[in-house]
Amino acid sequence: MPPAKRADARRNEQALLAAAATVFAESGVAAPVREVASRAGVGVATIYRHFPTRADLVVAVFRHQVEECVEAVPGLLADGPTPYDALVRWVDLFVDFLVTKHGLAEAMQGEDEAHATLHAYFVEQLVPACAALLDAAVTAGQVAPGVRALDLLRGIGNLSVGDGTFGYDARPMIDTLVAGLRA
Amino acid sequence: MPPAKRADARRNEQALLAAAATVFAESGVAAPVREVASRAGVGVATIYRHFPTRADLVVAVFRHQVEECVEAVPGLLADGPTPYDALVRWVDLFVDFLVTKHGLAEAMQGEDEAHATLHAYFVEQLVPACAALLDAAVTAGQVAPGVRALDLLRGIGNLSVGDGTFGYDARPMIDTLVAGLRA
DNA sequence: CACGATACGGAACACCGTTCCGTTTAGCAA
DNA sequence: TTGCTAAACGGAACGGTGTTCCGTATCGTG
Repeated sequence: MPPAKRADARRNEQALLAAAATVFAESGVAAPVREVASRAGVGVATIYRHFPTRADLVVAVFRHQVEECVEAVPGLLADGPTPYDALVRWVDLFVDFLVTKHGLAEAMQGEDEAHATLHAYFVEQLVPACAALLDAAVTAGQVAPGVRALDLLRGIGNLSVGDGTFGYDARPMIDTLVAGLRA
Repeated sequence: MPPAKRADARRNEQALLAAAATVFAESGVAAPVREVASRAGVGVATIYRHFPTRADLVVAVFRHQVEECVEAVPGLLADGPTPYDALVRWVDLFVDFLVTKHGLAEAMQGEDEAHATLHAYFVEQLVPACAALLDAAVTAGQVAPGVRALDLLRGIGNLSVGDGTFGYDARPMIDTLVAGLRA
């Protein structure tokens, strides 16, 4: 096992996470790296030392909320009158998360290598969660089979992009998409 | 009325349109400005002289195809067995257009000022076309009222983003969205 | 053919993510 | 306490964008 990190390194990592959370909330997830660095009172290199790529920083900032989404699934399936209701409520949860983090949906669907880590993390965590809900609804005969959780998740993410800009309202379209799943 | 443009200016404008069409097809709509300029054999400033912003260039390159989408509407409404069928086929047309122009959907939904012109042009041209189909389907009782053409159009554009990347397939989700419109 | 307005090309600027390198500092051992 | 070394740091530097500026070349006309 590698030696423990130095105290100042641990301190800076925490400062960076806090600063990134603030800056992301104020200026969006696409905020310049330099802004996060100066907010945390460190140099830019320190960011890259702790988070090899910008995606790793984003993942670290939002990890807790993603995990909440994943962990909400069993409860929803147990509480919801039907699996489809559980799916609908889970989608609401996910969309709330996406649209309140300005620019997160955009970052998730970036195609370049830099965003691949971010995309991979979201897929890894959320696809199984979404698949569980989808499978339950299909088994219950409420949703037509053949829809892949990956496509649904990505579709919801895509529909959330640009919510509120140019008069676009993502929610009705997401509701329509989910309605279209019905058997 | 302003004096006519010089011959070399007209020539360069055509060369730029041709070069941009080629480069956009090869490297996507987000290709560097310098690449278009060098392909056309002109300096970068010449691009900005003819097309004040990148969006103007993109609009100029795709204007014909957008117009084709708009002009297809009456024929589809006349031919289709039902208004809903016409809507489905029009969406197919639109999606074909979007996914074959790599990066166009991404560019359409950009939030910054630079893309505003591009977004405005698409909305201006396509919202009325989409609304005509939507209204006809609603009147025929095939589609539930209350869906705005703007939201539907933007939703389809968003769902088209990243088609084919990371295993995402946009078509099933667009089909699902359109299915969700049904009354 | 000469001249002025028009248009041009490429350097220059501002901003981005990322990397490099000389300097500082934490933690430990004497 | 002091000295040493590896870990960590900050900011300059690099490569890449979009956009603007300015001295130069060209077109079209009198």
